[in-house]
Amino acid sequence: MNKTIPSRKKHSVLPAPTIRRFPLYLSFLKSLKGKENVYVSAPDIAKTLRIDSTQITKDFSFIKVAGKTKVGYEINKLVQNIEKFLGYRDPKKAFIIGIGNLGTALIKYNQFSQEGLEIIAGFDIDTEKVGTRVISTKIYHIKNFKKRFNETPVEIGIITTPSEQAQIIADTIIECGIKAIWNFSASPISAPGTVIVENTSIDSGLAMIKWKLNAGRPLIYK
Amino acid sequence: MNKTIPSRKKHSVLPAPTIRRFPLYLSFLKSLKGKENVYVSAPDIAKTLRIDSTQITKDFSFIKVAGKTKVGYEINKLVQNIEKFLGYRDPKKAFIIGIGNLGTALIKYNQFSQEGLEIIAGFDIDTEKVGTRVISTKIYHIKNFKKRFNETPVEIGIITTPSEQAQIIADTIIECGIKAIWNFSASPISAPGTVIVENTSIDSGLAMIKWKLNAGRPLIYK
DNA sequence: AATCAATAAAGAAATTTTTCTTTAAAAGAA
DNA sequence: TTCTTTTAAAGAAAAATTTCTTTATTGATT
Ligand SMILES: NC(=O)c1ccc[n+]([C@@H]2O[C@H](COP(=O)([O-])OP(=O)(O)OC[C@H]3O[C@@H](n4cnc5c(N)ncnc54)[C@H](O)[C@@H]3O)[C@@H](O)[C@H]2O)c1
Ligand SMILES: NC(=O)c1ccc[n+]([C@@H]2O[C@H](COP(=O)([O-])OP(=O)(O)OC[C@H]3O[C@@H](n4cnc5c(N)ncnc54)[C@H](O)[C@@H]3O)[C@@H](O)[C@H]2O)c1
Repeated sequence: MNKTIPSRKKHSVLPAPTIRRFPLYLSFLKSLKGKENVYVSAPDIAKTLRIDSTQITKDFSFIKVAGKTKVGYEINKLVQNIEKFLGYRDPKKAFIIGIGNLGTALIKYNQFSQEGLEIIAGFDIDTEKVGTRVISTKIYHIKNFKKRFNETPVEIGIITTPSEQAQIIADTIIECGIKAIWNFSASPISAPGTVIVENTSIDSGLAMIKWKLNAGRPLIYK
Repeated sequence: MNKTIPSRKKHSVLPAPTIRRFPLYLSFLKSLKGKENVYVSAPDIAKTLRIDSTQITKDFSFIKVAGKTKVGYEINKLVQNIEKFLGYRDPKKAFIIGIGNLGTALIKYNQFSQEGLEIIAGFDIDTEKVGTRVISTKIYHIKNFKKRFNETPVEIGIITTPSEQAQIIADTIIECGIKAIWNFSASPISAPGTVIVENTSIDSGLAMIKWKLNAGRPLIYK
């Protein structure tokens, strides 16, 4: 007896895959700008994006945008709703730690500001980098993270240090009170349940490609 | 009548999420190097990676590596097997198109060579970039792609151009005979079923973080 | 006006993936 | 030795996600 109650706390009503698809829809919808069409149908989107059309209508239904039978969805309204959902007009501030190849690329990526992400400072351990700027973003020494954080609290910490440092950095910034961590290192980091963690593993993408390339010619293990 | 046969062609015996987890395991296992332990148990890995331990044993069973009851898995053997599975000793050549912020970062990423990916040339439309090198990688004009490809065929094409160009580039390199496309642009690209496509959407990661940050305070749509 | 065709929407079914449960093995302790 | 505990492994169950099916609406066509 004392069986656990079968229904557990759902993290959300929205499937995570749905959330991850929204930026893709948005990108496609924006590519339709300039075209004369006012409406776009789910089957049309499905064709280019290679996503099942009923999946698309389902995803759209989550953000309460209704389509018109025989016509489709109003492009502008769809764009507006998705942007609203993704919080494009609700900017979040971020610090980025590790100003190497990837860190620099992320700071320079000019799309983030339109997506509601503001990288307001960078941190590194390399004294050659400390004091410089990437575009307009100042780079500070990692030892000054806490001080800077207290002066200007941010919600998101982006980690682009080598994998070996990622967990230590994470622990440090969690202690400072960061709310969310976007980790690009190959090592997934662990954090208390109260901290939001998103691991973006580029290497996982490579693993997938290489596996597909070799599929049909299975490797033998011994 | 004439109902479709219920069982459809399975793409593989390995779940895609499993494949994507292997690089994470590998990263964790390598962080154990230098430690005196020879074995590591699934519950131990589970603790740091926050992945269910039975999931881990299942994933490992796919690559035919057996653990020892009460002891765990031999770290070295595990590393070897995963690397073998991921084809680290089976390098694939790649061209990268779009030598901007991200393209440059990818070329400079020194881990890829150890993971069995060789980016042997870059392509751009910007004449300022054509003729330069990123580290030792030569940058050619995109119009010379076919020529270069015929001279030195590669299996993978990495797309890091702006989203608007991604599909056109994809069409071009597919026509040349590329086998797999790794697309980093925000627009998922479509390709014939014979071409392997992996869309790595960094923006999807941001969408997830921002949504989680706002969860509990649901946005109202009107 | 009647019919046809395309589509959204809702729900059912199938599939995939994760989590839970049970079993057995084996190391270490008593 | 015997008992306890930890763990892998296999299978069952549950949960999540995708795909299929049906229905109804509506614009276009005859
Ligand atoms: N560059 C890529 O394309 C790419 C691809 C896949 C994964 N990654 C991952 O992204 C991360 C960064 O890769 P990269 O190529 O930009 O590496 P990089 O070596 O170019 O940059 C790492 C930066 O972190 C800094 N750093 C090191 N320790 C630090 C610390 N304790 N505090 C603050 N800063 C510190 C270094 O000084 C350096 O500037 C790595 O974990 C890598 O695995 C990168
Ligand atoms: N930089 C990032 O951190 C980041 C983050 C998320 C997504 N992305 C995506 O990655 C892609 C690249 O981003 P970026 O910041 O490196 O952009 P970027 O503007 O720095 O680089 C794009 C490069 O592509 C080249 N290019 C344009 N059209 C071309 C064509 N037809 N043929 C060949 N080359 C062409 C440009 O000359 C430029 O060098 C974009 O699609 C972007 O959405 C980048």
